[in-house]
Amino acid sequence: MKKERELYRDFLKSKNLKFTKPRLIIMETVFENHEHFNVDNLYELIKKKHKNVSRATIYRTVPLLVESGLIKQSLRCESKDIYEHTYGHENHLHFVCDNCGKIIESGFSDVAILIDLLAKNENFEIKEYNLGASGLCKDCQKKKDN
Amino acid sequence: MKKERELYRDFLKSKNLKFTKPRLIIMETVFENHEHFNVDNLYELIKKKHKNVSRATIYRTVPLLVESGLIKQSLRCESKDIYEHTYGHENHLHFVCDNCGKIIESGFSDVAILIDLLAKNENFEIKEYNLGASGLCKDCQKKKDN
DNA sequence: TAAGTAGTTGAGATTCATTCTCATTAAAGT
DNA sequence: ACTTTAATGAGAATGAATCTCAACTACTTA
Ligand SMILES: [Mn+2]
Ligand SMILES: [Mn+2]
Ligand SMILES: [Zn+2]
Ligand SMILES: [Zn+2]
Repeated sequence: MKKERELYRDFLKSKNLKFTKPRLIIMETVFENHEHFNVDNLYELIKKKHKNVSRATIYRTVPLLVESGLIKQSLRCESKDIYEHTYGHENHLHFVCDNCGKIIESGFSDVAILIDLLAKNENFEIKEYNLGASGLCKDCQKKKDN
Repeated sequence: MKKERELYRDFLKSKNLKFTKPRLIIMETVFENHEHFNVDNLYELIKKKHKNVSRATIYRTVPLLVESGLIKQSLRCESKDIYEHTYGHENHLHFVCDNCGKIIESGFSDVAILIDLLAKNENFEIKEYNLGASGLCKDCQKKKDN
């Protein structure tokens, strides 16, 4: 969290943006949490800490965290954008269960190598991977068998 | 288009849904078009043919086309869901340019094999792949170099 | 550390894709 | 044709995300 804070501060400075209290609260809350999250989750987590930040400010700050490279928008569930940490986290892909909504993470393994190759063929410069699949998790497969 | 129509009709029948004129117009328009599309595109294409179908009906019908396996929701651009044909089309992945919005398609190659392996490790049963990356297309890389 | 400057905040209004409601219409079977 | 049941169009409603603006605060400079 120390390092994230430095990066964030430097990022803000480089953009002539101010390191304000709400921005700090949001950033801290984001990194205290270790799950995928959406703006609403974040709002609730902040309230639970008896801090107060408006939804508007969260909506304004999350894109800054994304631009700084600390988090990324990784999924979309129930019509809401879902974010997750990127700083200090390996790339991974998501298996999302259509039935129960569970999100299973799995390492990239060699997938990235292949994708890089395909991208090179198209002269495309990849900034961010977006890999996953939907289907049925282990538990929900059983349920369907009944 | 003949085959799509059969499948669609059978699908509807299997669900005790009616094969109505609006549903036919929508399906035909979807398969006359060969680009990624959203509900608004579709609405305009239908109007251009001097047919008339309400947006509400399009919003109701697109999920039927998805459920029938003829199309899938494959991307989200400018806050809108983007669809594409699946019937008669190979799986492929999308490289989306952050700068100009261009969408480049590329064959799966062996990516699916690797992903299947990862899924098997998690006992996850894949119904649909969702693979891609964002970054800069060839042209936009040049622009940035200036 | 006071004053100046420029970016930031909260509250609520606004936008816009998508979904819903409901009275009317149309498909399919008999 | 008659009956049943689902579908349609129009417009209202929903809800995530964005915007507006007056009040506020972080940083700079003297
Ligand atoms: Mn994740
Ligand atoms: Mn495609
Ligand atoms: Zn599940
Ligand atoms: Zn481009």
